[in-house]
Amino acid sequence: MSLPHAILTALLEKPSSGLELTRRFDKSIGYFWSATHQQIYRELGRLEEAGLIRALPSEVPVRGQKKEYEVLPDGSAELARWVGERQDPKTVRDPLLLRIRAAAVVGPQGLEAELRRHVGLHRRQLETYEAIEEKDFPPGRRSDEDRLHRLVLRGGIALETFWLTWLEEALAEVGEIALPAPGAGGGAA
Amino acid sequence: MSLPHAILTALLEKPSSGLELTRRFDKSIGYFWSATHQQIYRELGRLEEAGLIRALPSEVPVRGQKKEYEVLPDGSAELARWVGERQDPKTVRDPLLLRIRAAAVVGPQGLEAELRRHVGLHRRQLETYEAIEEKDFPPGRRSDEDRLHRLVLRGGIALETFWLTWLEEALAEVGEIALPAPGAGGGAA
DNA sequence: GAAGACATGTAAAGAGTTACATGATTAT
DNA sequence: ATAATCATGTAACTCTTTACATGTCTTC
Repeated sequence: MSLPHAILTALLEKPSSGLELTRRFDKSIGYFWSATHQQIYRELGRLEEAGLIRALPSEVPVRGQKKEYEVLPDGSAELARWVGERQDPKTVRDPLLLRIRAAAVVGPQGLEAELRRHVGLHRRQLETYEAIEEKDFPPGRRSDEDRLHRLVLRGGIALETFWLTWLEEALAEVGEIALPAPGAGGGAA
Repeated sequence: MSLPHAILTALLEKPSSGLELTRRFDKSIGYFWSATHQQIYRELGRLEEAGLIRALPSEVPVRGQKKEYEVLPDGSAELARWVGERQDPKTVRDPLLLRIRAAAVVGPQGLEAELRRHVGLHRRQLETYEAIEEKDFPPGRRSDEDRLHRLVLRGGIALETFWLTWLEEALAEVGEIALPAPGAGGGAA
């Protein structure tokens, strides 16, 4: 139940139309909560229905016409409530870790290349984050808002760093397993 | 599309009934791919339908009777294919990071307590992993299978460590923000 | 006026969660 | 025999993903 709150946050930061939100979810907000335009439009409808946001009146609200939304007081209140809500971390579901475990029973064919590919992806993401940190958060006095935004970004940086470190270890292990004489290290198939 | 492969892996490690699988998904396998018994039973049905697994004949297969499954050659082949498949990491969706961002616009009320609670949860999980590492992977020669299992476990350990480190940083930031004179540091509501 | 970009949607299928239903076995 | 537990399953709902549909605006 986080998508509505992601949208409320984005709209409080800046009132936007559905497509503008979609674009923002492709960057900053999307770095820790991704969403497609279909999800966003549906959720905007629900939030409006629930009285948490409203469409700015001005334009004629017909299909194909831009429709901007802003957050109503009830929306802010709901978001504030949610910030302090008790909510356990999601159970882990990581396909890559699962694939390692699968490789332990059917052999690691193809796994090494895939690990290397992931290294590249995480490296690129880390570079993106680091560029943002340098650009948006130069050293010096920071507002509370800046500090929290930076905190989130540093979470992303630490997460990517974790992956890169672990992937290096994984490549070392898988590399050694792939080495032994052909026919010895293979799987059950 | 990882649940079927998680089940294939578990069944290759040891043929099991639905409930036995459920129990195993509550521990080892569940540490990186969780699933409920409803998901498992549904998926067992699909996998059997697809000819990737089969129920061991012996028992009468009526409701309330234990039914054990084993993996067929097609199932092993599918799993081996999947191990090397090209598959991008899932886009990040983390409610806690999102809540920090929300706190930047509506204020951090209640957030500090929630962060502390998460510290406790991650600390406990880390202890669980470390106990497993000590018990199942003592120093010394290890089989390929053991090495891969340990690699997965070390991923879990590093992930929990990341969270604990980041949460500490987060508590420091949120603590400093909560300090200023009442009425000054609050949100928009 | 045709093409391409902008903007908002609908439909359907896959995946996960929560609540409930039912039969079999075991212990008291 | 009754209750508790084991074991398998159904149903309904929510969230996410993918593909498609439709209308408007701008530009050449």
